[in-house]
Amino acid sequence: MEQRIDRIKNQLHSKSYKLTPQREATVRVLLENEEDHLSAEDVYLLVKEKAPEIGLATVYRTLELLNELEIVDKINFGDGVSRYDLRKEGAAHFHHHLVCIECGTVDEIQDDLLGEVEKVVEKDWNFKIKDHRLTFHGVCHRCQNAGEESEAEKKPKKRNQVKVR
Amino acid sequence: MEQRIDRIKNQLHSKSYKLTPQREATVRVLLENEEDHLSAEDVYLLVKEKAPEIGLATVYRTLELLNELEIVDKINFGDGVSRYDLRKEGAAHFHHHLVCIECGTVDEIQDDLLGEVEKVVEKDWNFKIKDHRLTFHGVCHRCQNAGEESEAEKKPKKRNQVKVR
DNA sequence: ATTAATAATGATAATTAATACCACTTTATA
DNA sequence: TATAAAGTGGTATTAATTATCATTATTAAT
Ligand SMILES: [Zn+2]
Ligand SMILES: [Zn+2]
Ligand SMILES: [Zn+2]
Ligand SMILES: [Zn+2]
Repeated sequence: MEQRIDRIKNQLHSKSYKLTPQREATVRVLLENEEDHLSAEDVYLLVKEKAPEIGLATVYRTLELLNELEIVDKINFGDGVSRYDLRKEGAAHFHHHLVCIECGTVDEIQDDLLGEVEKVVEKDWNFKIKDHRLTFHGVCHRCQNAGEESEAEKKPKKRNQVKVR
Repeated sequence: MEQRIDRIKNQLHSKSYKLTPQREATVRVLLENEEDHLSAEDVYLLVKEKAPEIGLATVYRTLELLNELEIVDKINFGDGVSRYDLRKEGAAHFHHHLVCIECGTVDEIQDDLLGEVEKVVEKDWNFKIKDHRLTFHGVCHRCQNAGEESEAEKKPKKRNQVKVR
């Protein structure tokens, strides 16, 4: 945690930005809720618990800054608000999302599923890919198993529960 | 065009909705701009040219209705507005998008690039996929070739220019 | 055909996420 | 210290979307 903050501080410094107390508090909230997909408002409320004097505008500015520095990714799941997702350190690509249309849960897929697809896009469309967004909407394993809790083989191989809102 | 409208009319009727003049005018605008990615405001302005009495609320309601009936897909490219994309008739999946970070153009990929990926997601994550969104952000073929217009091999195999905004 | 119930519309108010603005404070530089 | 630059907080503003409501059009019943 502290090392992670130090590295983020260095990333800011390398671009001549400072890790002010407000920015550090915001980063800490993001780190402490790494599995979530928080809106700016969500972040604001959480940061206020520790740094009550912080302003909403500062939170927006900080999130925008972290996005520019590629420390967070901004993503929109179609519910009208932008959400901020800490980019995993060392991840070569932005992870993917599974949004459950029944319970609203968002699970993450860290695996690189798009390697082959990206080759095709770069070659056939002559498009130089810088980033991507891949989201599946459907029914999560929990909602499929509503009622029949047992059956071990229906459990997913990997999971990582996350809530939208 | 007329046949397409008839089929949409039938889709509405099958769910007990009527194809009112306002709804028809809205659908016509979508059909006439099938390659574009119009916002509700964009649609409103275009519909007004033919049906000046239409209200913005009606356009929003119609787009929402068409979305429910899966005649249009709502998509957000991260610029703060929802855009409405006519679903291609007979298409098994929602098409994909290439958003150019230099010129803002949005190209479409109609090919099914996610067949294998979806198999993996359904199996390994036990997630029942109903829909997907795949968008690549990067530099389009036009912006890459800025200056060196010739070189035929740099042209993409398929293209389908579309403008955001 | 007349009437009653229902559906749809248009104008506008309300909501809400995000940004703009500006006076004030903190930090860096000369 | 003086001066400039960067950052902040409160609030006003913007802009997309939704809610409200009186009016109009359509359908069903009598
Ligand atoms: Zn995520
Ligand atoms: Zn679920
Ligand atoms: Zn499209
Ligand atoms: Zn371009």
